[in-house]
Amino acid sequence: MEYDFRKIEQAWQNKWKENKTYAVSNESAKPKYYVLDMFPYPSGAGLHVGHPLGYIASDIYSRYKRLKGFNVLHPMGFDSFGLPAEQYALETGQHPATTTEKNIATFKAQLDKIGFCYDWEREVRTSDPQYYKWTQWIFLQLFNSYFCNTQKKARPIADLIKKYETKGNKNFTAEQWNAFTKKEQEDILMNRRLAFSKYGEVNWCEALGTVLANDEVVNGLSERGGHPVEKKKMRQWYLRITDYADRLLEGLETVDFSESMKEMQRNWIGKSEGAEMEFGIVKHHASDMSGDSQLTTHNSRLTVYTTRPDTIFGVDFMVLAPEHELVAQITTPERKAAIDQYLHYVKSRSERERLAEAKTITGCFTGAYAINPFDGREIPIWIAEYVLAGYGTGAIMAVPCGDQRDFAFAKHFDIPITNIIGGHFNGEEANATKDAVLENSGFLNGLFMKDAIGIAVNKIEELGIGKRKVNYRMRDAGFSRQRYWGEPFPIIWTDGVAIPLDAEELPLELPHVDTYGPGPEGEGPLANITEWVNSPQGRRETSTMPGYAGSSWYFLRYMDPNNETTFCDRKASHYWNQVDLYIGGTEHAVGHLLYSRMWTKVLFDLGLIGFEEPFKKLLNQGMIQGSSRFVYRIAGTNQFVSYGKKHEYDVQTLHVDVNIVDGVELQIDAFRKWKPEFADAAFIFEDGTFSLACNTGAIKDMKYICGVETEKMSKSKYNTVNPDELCEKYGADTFRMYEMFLGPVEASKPWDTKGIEGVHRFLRKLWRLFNDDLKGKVWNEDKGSDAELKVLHRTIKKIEEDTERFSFNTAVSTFMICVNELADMKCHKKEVLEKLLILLTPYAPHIAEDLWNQLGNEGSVLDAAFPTFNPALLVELTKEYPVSINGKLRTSIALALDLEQPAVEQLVLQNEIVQKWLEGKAPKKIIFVKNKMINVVI
RNA sequence: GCCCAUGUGGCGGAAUUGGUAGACGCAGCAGACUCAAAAUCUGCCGUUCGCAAGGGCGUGAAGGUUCGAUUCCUUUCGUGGGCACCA
Repeated sequence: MEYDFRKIEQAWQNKWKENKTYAVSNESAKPKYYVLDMFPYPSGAGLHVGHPLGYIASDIYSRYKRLKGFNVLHPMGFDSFGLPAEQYALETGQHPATTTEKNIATFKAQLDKIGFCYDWEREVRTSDPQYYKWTQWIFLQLFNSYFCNTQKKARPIADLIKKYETKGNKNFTAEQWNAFTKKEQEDILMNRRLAFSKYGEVNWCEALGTVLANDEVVNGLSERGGHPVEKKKMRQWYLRITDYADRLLEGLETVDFSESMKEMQRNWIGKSEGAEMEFGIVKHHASDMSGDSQLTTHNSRLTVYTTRPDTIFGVDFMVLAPEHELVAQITTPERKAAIDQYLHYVKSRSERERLAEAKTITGCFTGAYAINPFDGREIPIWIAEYVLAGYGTGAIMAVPCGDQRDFAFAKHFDIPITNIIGGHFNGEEANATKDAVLENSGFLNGLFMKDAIGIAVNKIEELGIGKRKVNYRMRDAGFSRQRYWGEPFPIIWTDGVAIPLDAEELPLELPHVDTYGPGPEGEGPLANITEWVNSPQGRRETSTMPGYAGSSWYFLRYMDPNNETTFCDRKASHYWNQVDLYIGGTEHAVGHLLYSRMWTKVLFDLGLIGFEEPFKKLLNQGMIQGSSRFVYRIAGTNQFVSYGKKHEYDVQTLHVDVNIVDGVELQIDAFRKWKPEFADAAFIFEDGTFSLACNTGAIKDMKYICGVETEKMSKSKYNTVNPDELCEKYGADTFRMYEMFLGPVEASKPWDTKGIEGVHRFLRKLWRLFNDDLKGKVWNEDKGSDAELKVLHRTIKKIEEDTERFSFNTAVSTFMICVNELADMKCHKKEVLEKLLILLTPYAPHIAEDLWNQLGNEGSVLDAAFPTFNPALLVELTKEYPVSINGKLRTSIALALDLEQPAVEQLVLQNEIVQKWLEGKAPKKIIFVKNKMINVVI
């Protein structure tokens, strides 16, 4: 009986479905374990071999945990709202719901072929009204909450209203509040809501007709499509994620994410601690006769933000952002023309140019001076575009000896530089050290900069000219998209006030539209449907929520997917709790992961769930790149020259389908069939021989070698490999194990189908331990020998360790070694093989189930218990040998003889170098280790 | 520029805590079986000296710590990723 993987896999996949083998219950006495994949966006292109990498890893781990006695939740769903479906609708007129439905069906069929253990009963789709009903509901929770700065948590906005009604706040009394109009009250509340609306500068992309989030903009271009992006003022919804900045940072300490992932999030949040301080401003007016200048003190004060208040005596100039409100007030008449010219120049420059020419130094002196409060020095105030209006106070104090940008600016405009760090400053470049001893620094002289920071801030606070201040780089998250295919906002605008829908009115379903094109004045397509927009209560919000809305909480819905009365029953979320293992790519490091962490914290604050970090452990799978193949066509001909000979000709390099290349050797016939234009292609082979167009035979020994390059996997580069085809050709089990065998899950690597044969051979070899191709069944019920049990238990130990540490590639190797050894020993014993099958189940579930049943077992191997490793079988003996050391007799040497490596023995010694064994067996080499351990080679 | 990874045969990679470097697989070479092919099996497979036994050198490079370093430290180079006027 041969290994007929097609039959086996089909049969078992059907059986799993019929028996609901993977159904998961919320009621179980077992401990729980929650394994989650980042759910996919169901694109029209289907899966390529890169997608399943993480899914296979999570599937292996889920099955492993189930064998280990856990009740495992391992669901799958679809992030089905999003731009591509809408772009496609725009082009073809097909409703996104239709194409999405179709794409999901394709994805599910592809996923099922690989044999994943998903409980499809728990599937979620973000575009399903029964799902987005709760996305809208959570949005309303955000809308109806504020961040309490004393308790550092979200609270119902009703609490805040009550406080205003009874106590007022620092800006108004309770009486004043109660006298405000509804609109005035709502405007004040809007400033506190966690989901709020305001006019803001947004990233407007003309080409896409929509607003993009910061992380969707790369270098001034849209991430998708690479269209130019500009600033535009619009009423937008935002999430007040900045209020959670500190807790998002603190939470990172409690989760098991990779260091680089945490670093990326910290970087994005960009917390910096420093001080805000005020400076007085003076203007000099050229006087008419004496030539002396006349001094005017200005009323306004200049507030700057700095992280280095210790460098206050090194401030040689101030820089305001060109947009800074003080610019107009402080500019002297003499400088007005120059400043206006500079402002005009800045305005003419797009975001892109500013970023592209970041190194170019520009700026303009305002004519005004700030006064250093400690030594009374007059400090010229400049404006320059390198200072950003949106960060800190939009104004900085420049310390050229300590900051490279300030240094470059000072050099460029010939501003004299004060050195406050003595020998640490070489006059050639700035030195941002904190270790220098301060000089020329008044009351800070002689102090280490590190110590001076605190002392300076204290002094500043004492004098009432500034205070400690923490700044964040992160901005509140834009939450509106001028798009159709997203969740509609459950909001109606009445007299400029946003009125939320009642929970009973949810879901607010997406209405049908005739066109997916943008609405008037930058609004989304929904604005075109007047009958929908104009409800009796007022005008509906026409923008929709961004892609990350639905994905910010989907892990909760899996726990209780069909609940119609709440987003997730408290009992279910209490049972399943945090996601124990979350697997996905690094591309969501700052977007999805930050948003879902925030939502979780809000839901926790409001008492709706019992934990505030969604993901306990995050495992980042690497990207699988494509390995492209190239052929070289001699320009103007239909002749192709092999890689080694291409330099002798003038050639065009063409991508060739990687699937018709064996390693690097082109399959000539397949190539001729690939595209009609190549049907009569002629070849010059690697050895220089030549093949005529018509000659397809007799080229056995002549090889056409292709060029190779690693690129992103994409259809247009003909380097995609379809998992369906591999499953068809080698089987899902081979495919799964090969993907794992390729290397560590976390590593990015190019796909290469070549090695898959090796894994396939291994599974066939395994099969032959049970069945002979001719004789049929060969397994027997004999007792396993010591040697065989030793092989088995070494494998148990290794597989358990490898799986626990997600080292799936070495686990596959372990299986290969085990099967090779058992085959060498001609071991066909049920006692040994049965255990091996249990170990193998997570990796190759189909063949394991089949052989398990062949051994006479009923039901699924998943319900078997993971075998226990018996250490006694590995360590054969522990004895004490007397040993002669430097001629003297020593005893008490414990010898742990590990039969895995009979040539090597590890010893634990008490003293110096061992020379000889007393019992005549002289070791070849003895390596002594500090009173501890040595290696002995016999 | 800053931050984080990472560098091992022809290739993917292993070496888990500082202890036989190159497991396992691919490719390659030689052989067995076969009329032949496929399948399967056996041996070789970092480099160098040697008939061999055996030795020298080898984990990007240079130093250091250690009895011992792919592993730890310093410097440096290459590759990949993230951030990029954030004061």
